[in-house]
Amino acid sequence: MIPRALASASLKPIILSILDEGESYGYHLIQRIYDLSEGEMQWTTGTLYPFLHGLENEGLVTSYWQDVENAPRRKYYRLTPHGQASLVDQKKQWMTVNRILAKLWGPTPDLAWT
Amino acid sequence: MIPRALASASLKPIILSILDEGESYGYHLIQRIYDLSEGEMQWTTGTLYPFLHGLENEGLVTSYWQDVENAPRRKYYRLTPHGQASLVDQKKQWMTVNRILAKLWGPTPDLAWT
DNA sequence: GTAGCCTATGTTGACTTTCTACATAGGTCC
DNA sequence: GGACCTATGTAGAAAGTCAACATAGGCTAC
Repeated sequence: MIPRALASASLKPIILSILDEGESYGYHLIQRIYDLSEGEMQWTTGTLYPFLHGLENEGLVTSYWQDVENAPRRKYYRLTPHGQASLVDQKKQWMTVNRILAKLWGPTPDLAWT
Repeated sequence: MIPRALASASLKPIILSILDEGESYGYHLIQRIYDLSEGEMQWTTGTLYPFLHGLENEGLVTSYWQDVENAPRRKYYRLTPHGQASLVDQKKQWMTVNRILAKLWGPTPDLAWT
């Protein structure tokens, strides 16, 4: 299991990246992250829902309620332009840290991601 | 500047990696991290010293006081075998998260670091 | 028809972590 | 003596995280 601090640090870029692929909702995001990480990262609703509210307050995402047949309604989130700009920042910051670790752990891998 | 959560997540692997190269002390670690990150990561004594005490309590490092000529004495830290094992774990965890991000940000860079 | 489970969103209260500010102390430069 | 660098440390406030609880619709098995 990924330790808390590392999971927390990657939560924002992961969520913004998933939403960059298309809108999604909280419960689905929890499963998607679990699947992406092959079970190594497991968020609970008590952490994820307040976090999504935070992203909305920051203006990085917007939300709307969607009724679904034969299931409880969902609150869908989508990226705002501000959120897309933030995602670009997140990637840069992540690469900066990878460069630092590469200096310590060399040989330097290709971290271009461009 | 690297955001708090990301800096926090990378602090443990960075410190363990620096100590793996040879023993060091708190004040020096702060400068070393500042230099490695080219000013993007800036820790204060109020955060780093308690963190080092935590590493010591976890048994990942040991410390000893060293008198220095014409300067205040230093508390040197060195990795324990437990700390070296933890560093290996840290690397694995970091690569796991990089793999997750690579899935979202592809094309996949070479993250072998072996 | 009810018990158990899955989907779906949300809050609360306890706990842990982090940061700003402060405190101490030796040394050098001018 | 004043300013600044080296060096370690703590206290109190602020922020983040998590387990547990709450609500609610739907399905399956008995």
